[in-house]
Amino acid sequence: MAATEISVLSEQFTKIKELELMPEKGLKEEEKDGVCREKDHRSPSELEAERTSGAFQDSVLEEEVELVLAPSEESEKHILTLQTVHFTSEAVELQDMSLLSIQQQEGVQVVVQQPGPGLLWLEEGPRQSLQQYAAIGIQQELYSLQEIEVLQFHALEENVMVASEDSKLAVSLAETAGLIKVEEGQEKNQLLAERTKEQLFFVETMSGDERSDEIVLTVSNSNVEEQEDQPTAGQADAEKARSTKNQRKTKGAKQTFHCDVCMFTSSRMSSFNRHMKTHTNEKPHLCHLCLKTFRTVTLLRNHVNTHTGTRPYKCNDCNMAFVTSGELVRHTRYKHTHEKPFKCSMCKYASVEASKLKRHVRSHTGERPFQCCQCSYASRDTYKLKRHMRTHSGEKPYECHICHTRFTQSGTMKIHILQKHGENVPKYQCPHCATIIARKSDLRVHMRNLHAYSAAELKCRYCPAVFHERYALIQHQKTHKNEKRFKCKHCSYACKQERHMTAHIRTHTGEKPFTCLSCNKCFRQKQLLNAHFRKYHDANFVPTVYKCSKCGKGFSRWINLHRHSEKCGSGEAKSAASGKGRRTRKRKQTILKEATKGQKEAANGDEAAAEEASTTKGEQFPGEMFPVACRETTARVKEEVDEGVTCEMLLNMMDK
DNA sequence: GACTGGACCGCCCTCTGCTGGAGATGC
DNA sequence: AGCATCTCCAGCAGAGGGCGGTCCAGTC
Repeated sequence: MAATEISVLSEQFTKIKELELMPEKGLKEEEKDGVCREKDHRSPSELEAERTSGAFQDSVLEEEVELVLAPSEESEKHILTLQTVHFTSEAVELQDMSLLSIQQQEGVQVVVQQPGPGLLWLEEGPRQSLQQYAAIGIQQELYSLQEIEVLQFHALEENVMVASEDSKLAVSLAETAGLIKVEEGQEKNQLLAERTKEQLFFVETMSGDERSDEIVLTVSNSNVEEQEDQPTAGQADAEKARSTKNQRKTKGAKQTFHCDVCMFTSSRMSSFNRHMKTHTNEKPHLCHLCLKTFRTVTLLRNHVNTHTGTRPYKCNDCNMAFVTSGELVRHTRYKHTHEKPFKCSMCKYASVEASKLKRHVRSHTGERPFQCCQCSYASRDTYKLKRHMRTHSGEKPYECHICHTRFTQSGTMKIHILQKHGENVPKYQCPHCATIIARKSDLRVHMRNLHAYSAAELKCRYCPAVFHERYALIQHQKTHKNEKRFKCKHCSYACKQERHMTAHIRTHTGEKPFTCLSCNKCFRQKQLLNAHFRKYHDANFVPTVYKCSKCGKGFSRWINLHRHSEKCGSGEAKSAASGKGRRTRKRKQTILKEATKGQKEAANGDEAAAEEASTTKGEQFPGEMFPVACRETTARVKEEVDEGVTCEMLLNMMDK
């Protein structure tokens, strides 16, 4: 019989990387020792991406592997057909499973390194009994059943001498209830294979009906506490593994040692024995500084070096030094050679470390394995979950050393210090306008709000112009700001507001739509009617009187008192006129507006309105109380106001 | 047994970008 | 005065780089 040479499952990236560099090897290796092998030579990143993107899943689900075994010594022909079937995720929690292998111990050895057409090993072993085993060792990383959910295959043999009489192998990993079910018509029909701690499954073949061509594989749990014929995990497994039963000699001269706990094999006894120690808890080497124990002296020495700060591996290109050579190699790749062996098959990303590629691939697949226990958030790596948890705890570990404001993230604090306490604070100038914004992200918002193309037409409020950019619309509308858009058809009067024009038109039409209900007197504007009503018909109305401190004369309006005081020499209201206080200014503005309003009416020829307006605040003043100079001033005021001159400016004019 | 290097997990950091509240400003 | 809009700002998440440390298998 051919020598056993089963690919070790754990040699993942190393081997695959080599293959990746040698694509010419092809998928199908030449048969060795009478064994036909097919390997998938895709790189790990390709495998990862393919499985997670669904393409791999498709291939798994659609393809049926049919392998024709190379003739053995007896020139027998074996055909194995693999089929895949969906497992419901709740049925079998196999999210972490990545590597599937089946080892049928007695009859045919099958190692499926990946559920697909490319990775199948068949190997004939010594026939011992009808009871046959297959083990499905499922390891992490390559086979996420969260998405793929594969597991059914039928192994068909034709004329398999070693496996019994012309039998067919059928392995059915049924999807129901998280169990893997044996095919019908068997003496035993075990429902086993729940997920184990080691994620290891045994598939036990049972002899089928003698008349049947099928040999049925029962998949059972490797959690041997549930298996009478299997020792418990850990120490017991190791003891079993050490048994000579596991150190079988194949037909060739070469001896291969198989671990029954995992898929490890080695041609060297020393390696095998060392490996078996990994299945025990034996850690005889104690660190006297922290009492931590290690399996080997090398591990202990590296650990002690972390205590002592001893870093024997120094970088030739910089002054960094490391405890282990592996760290130095990684550092060199990161900092100096920039070699990135782990390439994403879905984008241009490449990384120095496999774990980084694995993390990156999640950004394609959307996988979020780290679930927050307090909300629905789930992250793609542990750090983000940890950072997220601060939103629940309220923790703010970062403090500004200047103002002691605390922040949840260091980056936020950094921006804060830069913007609040920095000297040469960077600003971001909008490329489309003069706006300068403190933060780049806010500039982006600005661009989006003001400069983004709008498919819908943005219409000007004042004219028919339309725009597709908000900023252009705003700029355009500003051109209308001081525009006297409303022009009188009967005279040269123009104004900015429609309501002003409406009132003005009445000076031409003579219309007076506001009638006093008490005396039937009519007015062109509502406010004139209101003033009239207050003055003549409201008993509670108390007019404000501005009295001259020198002569005692009263005025209904401050502005009139002001003018009077200039003649009288009392200086009344002068201080107020020149006052800078906010309330004083506001009062002056109010008064001035009233005066302006009344004088506007006068300028428009409405003497009645002017009279009303001029007397709203106090005792009645005859029209002649407005001196010519004042009339001229008010006429000028009217024009100035329409021209946008501020009340402050008008007050200054009045003061002069 | 020692050395070596790959694999893996974990931690921390930076950069980036989006979001929504607050206050300022304009209409 | 009220509303709409804009900028400032902190909060928060996505993505990725780099290193510390441990474990393990191949090799000498």
